Amino acid sequence: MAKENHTQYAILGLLTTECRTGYSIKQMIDTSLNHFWKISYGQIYPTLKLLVEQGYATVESQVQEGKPDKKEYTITDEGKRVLKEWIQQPIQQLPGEKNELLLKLFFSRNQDVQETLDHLAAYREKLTDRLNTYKGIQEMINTQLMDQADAPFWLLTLDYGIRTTLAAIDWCEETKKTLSP
Amino acid sequence: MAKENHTQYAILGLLTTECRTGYSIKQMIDTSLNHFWKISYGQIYPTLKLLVEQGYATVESQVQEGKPDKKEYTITDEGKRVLKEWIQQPIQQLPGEKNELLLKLFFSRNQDVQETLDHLAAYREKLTDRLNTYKGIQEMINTQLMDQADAPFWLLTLDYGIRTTLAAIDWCEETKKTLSP
DNA sequence: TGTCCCATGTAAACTGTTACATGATTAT
DNA sequence: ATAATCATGTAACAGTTTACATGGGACA
Repeated sequence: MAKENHTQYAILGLLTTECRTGYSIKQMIDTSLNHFWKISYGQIYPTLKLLVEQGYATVESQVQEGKPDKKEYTITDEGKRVLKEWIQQPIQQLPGEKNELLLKLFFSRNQDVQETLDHLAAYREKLTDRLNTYKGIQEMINTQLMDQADAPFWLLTLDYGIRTTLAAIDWCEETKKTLSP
Repeated sequence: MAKENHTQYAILGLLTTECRTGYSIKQMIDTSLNHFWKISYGQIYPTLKLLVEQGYATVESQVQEGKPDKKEYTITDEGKRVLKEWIQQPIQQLPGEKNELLLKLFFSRNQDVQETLDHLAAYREKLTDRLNTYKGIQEMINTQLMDQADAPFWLLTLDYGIRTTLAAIDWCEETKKTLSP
């Protein structure tokens, strides 16, 4: 497995949690990993297949009554080894975020101030929504999932999201003041 | 031009600044847009070609003595119109950053605490470097480029970078305390 | 009746990077 | 010498999203 393809490791990592099917992996990504890693079904299913081919996971088909068939994946010892190896690799680079608002703001000389302020207000609102989502997940982990061995680490990644989102909201307010006539 | 392809608009937008060649656009991106938008030559040159084909820019080849030929691009009125139209479009979604550190941290139950702390320290250092770069650019704009009409907006985007980076550095310190034995 | 949840998967399209190719000038 | 800066461009590859295809059960 290529050292650089983090998405494969992300899926392998999720197999160490309680996720065992493509569907539940997707759900976990959409809730808990959403603010720092997104993966679509188009990647998940082929990657699971690949992990099995490489011997990093095994599959078992479960025929369910009244529900569609389910494929349960289990990480192998070899899979655990390569996952750990990858986690230990130093981080190559800081995230290169693509931010549409900043891109537009960069060119906002070509636009009326009011329109820029509108963008800013809408962005602020989205950030607030996101913040509330994070706080909701935080609450949920604290009250329902603290027995999960991974929970403390999940809370740390959430805290990152909360802190940087708060900083972005502050920036929105300051920028509004700066631009207001 | 497709409404969604922001990279094309980024290049079109840069033609409204003093950038007129593929090379100088790349330089601008690597310095001033670096923290929220990255574009490689592999995109820049074909995109410039496309912009001309679509009538959003014009080219003029400049034969330079003692230097390689240069192609100077100029945005057209039609180009200005579509750029403005794009800037006014509401922002669809918040940035979906991919963060390798958070991904690894999420799975760090599978690793010794000391190794996680090492990752954290390295990350903190990278963030500090980035912060210093931002402050350097801020200083440079303030002292040398305040006559540029775009400068106030550039400073706002930089401020975003500085604030969120500071928040991330704070998080590193708090997380270190939390994880330390 | 319709929509959401469960559940899996593929193909085409799109986006973006990397490596390569060329070549002159200027500074160390 | 040799490295850096100026300057343009393409081809192959890698990564990712989107739309499509299928189909049962639960719930309103």
